[in-house]
Amino acid sequence: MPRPATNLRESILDQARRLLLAEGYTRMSMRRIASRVGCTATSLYLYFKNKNGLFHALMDEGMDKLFVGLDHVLESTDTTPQERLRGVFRTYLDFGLENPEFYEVMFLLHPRHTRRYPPEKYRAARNRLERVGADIALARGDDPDPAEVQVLAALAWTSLHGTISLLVAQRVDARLDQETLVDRAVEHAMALALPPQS
Amino acid sequence: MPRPATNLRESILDQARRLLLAEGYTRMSMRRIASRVGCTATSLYLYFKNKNGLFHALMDEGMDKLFVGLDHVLESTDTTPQERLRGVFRTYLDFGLENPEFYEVMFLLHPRHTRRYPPEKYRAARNRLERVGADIALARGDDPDPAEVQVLAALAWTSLHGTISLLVAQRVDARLDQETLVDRAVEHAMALALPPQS
DNA sequence: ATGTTAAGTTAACAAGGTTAACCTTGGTAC
DNA sequence: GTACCAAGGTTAACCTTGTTAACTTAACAT
Repeated sequence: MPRPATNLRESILDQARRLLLAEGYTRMSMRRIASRVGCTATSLYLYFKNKNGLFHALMDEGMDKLFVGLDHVLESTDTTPQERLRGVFRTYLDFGLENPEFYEVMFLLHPRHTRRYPPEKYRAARNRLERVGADIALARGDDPDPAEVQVLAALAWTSLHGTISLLVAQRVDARLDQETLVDRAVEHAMALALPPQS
Repeated sequence: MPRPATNLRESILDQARRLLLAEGYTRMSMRRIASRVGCTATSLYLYFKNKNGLFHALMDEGMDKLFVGLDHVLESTDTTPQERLRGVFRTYLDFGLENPEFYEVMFLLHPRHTRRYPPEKYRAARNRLERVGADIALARGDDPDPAEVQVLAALAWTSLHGTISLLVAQRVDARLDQETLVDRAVEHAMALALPPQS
């Protein structure tokens, strides 16, 4: 039945997102998406270059969602640098834990598995990291050697990323309270923003 | 040509390992392994239950290699807790960075992708983490509340894991010096073993 | 010679991504 | 009103996966 055009693209994205979140990248197959949408697999190729293209569209969504949350904190002016840092750290952790499948494909997967996400999109991420670095420098109050600031921001990131990663991959001892670990991870990252010890 | 039995199992493991390290899990296909070994794909099933079984055999190798390195440091007696901690942290980082594909499948991948690795194997890993916790407690010198020690060890792990993970996934800004980041990651983890501030 | 079994192979299936070729409707030009 | 044409699909097919069932062949024991 040609010519329905009931915004098929959106339906595809909807069902693809559901499958991705529920069952992961490999089980999000073109045929299964199509079946749920109510069309054939080849139709997906009318709207997306291939499975990777479709996936990148979903990744854009995830990035946007994350950035909106981060920017909301970073751009608040009636806050101290410490408050902003704590806020972005927690926002980042929450995003990863609440959208594990998105997080996984955005930051966890080797570029080998899903073809490389356009580097310019990662520039936007790097930009947020620089703003985190700026707040770290503010919080520490010492001279901001740019290279050192970059390292500190990266360290904060690796710390949060590691926490999300191990929790998402279910590698961490189940007896360990997840909330405690998350709280402490924030504090451990915050330690990077402490004024350098005498 | 039946009955060669030239230790086919070892040849399979060799070629599988090469493919895994060079091209990743999905591109390590049964047929490609077989082709390099010089047999048919179905022969692999004589030695391994399926692709996942073959993969788990490789994973055992990786685990052993990592544990040998960690134990070498953990069991040294002529060292301080601080020295041992710094040693295990660096050993762990080096292992991850030198065997990225192994590390990826061992700790990075969601159990969804490769069928679950036997939990008892992870018990061995947890055991090492407990010994790290013990050294952290020693280094801090304060009363060792077991739950707190577990959290501290987990935090150290997440921190190192995050560093490896982002470097392996090539997510970190290329302009940032990798060695510096690794060194600082060790120090950041070591901060967890500092005596609690007054 | 006769089994028996270990160690392979061939052929096939289902599921995956992807492409080429084909319909089928709706609107426009004359 | 008829001819065209392109948007929006579909069908059929190809190739690569993991995996299984059925068959073959070589070596050894009796």
